[in-house]
Amino acid sequence: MQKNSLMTTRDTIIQVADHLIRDKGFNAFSFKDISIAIGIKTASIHYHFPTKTDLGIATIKGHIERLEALKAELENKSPLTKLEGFFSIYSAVKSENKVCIVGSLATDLHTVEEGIQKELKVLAEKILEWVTEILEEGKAKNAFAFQVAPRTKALLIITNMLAIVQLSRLTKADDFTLLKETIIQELKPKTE
Amino acid sequence: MQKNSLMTTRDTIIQVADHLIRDKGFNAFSFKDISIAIGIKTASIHYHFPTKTDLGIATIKGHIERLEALKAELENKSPLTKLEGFFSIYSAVKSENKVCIVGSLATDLHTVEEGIQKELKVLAEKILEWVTEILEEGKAKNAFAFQVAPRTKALLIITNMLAIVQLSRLTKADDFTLLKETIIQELKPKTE
DNA sequence: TTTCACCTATCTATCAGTAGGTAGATAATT
DNA sequence: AATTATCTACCTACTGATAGATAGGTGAAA
Repeated sequence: MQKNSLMTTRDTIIQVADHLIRDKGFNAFSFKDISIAIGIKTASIHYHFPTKTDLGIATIKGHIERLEALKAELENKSPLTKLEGFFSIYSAVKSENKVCIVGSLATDLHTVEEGIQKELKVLAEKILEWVTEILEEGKAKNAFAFQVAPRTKALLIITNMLAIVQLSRLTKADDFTLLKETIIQELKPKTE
Repeated sequence: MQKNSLMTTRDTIIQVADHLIRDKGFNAFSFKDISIAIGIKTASIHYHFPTKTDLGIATIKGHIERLEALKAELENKSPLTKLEGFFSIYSAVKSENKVCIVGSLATDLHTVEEGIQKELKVLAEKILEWVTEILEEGKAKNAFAFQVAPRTKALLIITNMLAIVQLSRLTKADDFTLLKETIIQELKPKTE
């Protein structure tokens, strides 16, 4: 997590904020933390983002953009590859022992301003829509088998991912991989 | 959430702290919030709990005690009743639009002192053990049917509950009930 | 007479945010 | 081409609010 010379200061601030939010939570990080991490004064951060809320919104928008990019990149791949692509987001999160931004900000929801709440709801909805689509396609193509509605199955899988990155901070880090593989295994159609 | 005249001040402080942690997160609540809620000065809270960490630990211990009490109360009941008892914890959480204390503190984990981290790990482990036991018993008695290891299935169910109280703050509040009922339905043995 | 459960008053640290200044790059005007 | 004006991306210095925590005092109960 270092400032790439090709990145603008603005993007570097967002990147550092993102890591801090997912490591410690929105209320536990300060402009000072970012200031130290990238070597500019806290007042200069306000030049790029007038308020902490503005920075929070920009951070979530960054996640939405990356999600859309990943979705587009996997558009012509198989449902399984798409699902594995979705899981790879959480694998990256877990490898840093951080948590998902949706989970982090959902617990802080009642302490942040409306702009952040609204943007977070957009992100959550997009994740849910995408996973639902993947499952629908997978079922239609007999790549996946499950009994409940695709949106319900998507909620089950997303909640598994969202919470295991949190819970495995307390139990065992390996539990993340265990769940990820179990979910994929259970989705496979039984060949009997 | 009012001070019951039968409760000690100490217990009232813990109760208010618990609600604040699960509503806003550990770093977003202050002694001032408790002070206002129960009508004593912030300095007086320090009489009962020298530090915020002490209060956090006591709050988690309260959850452990209530978990043990619930477990004991349901000891002779059916596996399904036990599982429904476990789910009732999250139903209560969701009815207040709050989140599970484990999820709340897991996201804040890297900002709290070791004492809180340790106590939280104890709570998480006890939850996991209990749900694993319920599932094992349910499988042995043919009340539940599932393919994976009981501990793995417990992780799947706990993560569903832990995250749906967070995620349904962003999607639909009804999604909580949807998942709860789906999980119970899927556990029932197929009678074909 | 000691303990309990509070109080007032205060401390230091940190927070997000603001005012106003500046060096250097870029654009506009002469 | 030379000069002038404006913009960008920072800076120093500061504010008011709030945080957790501490010292020392008080009245009532044991």
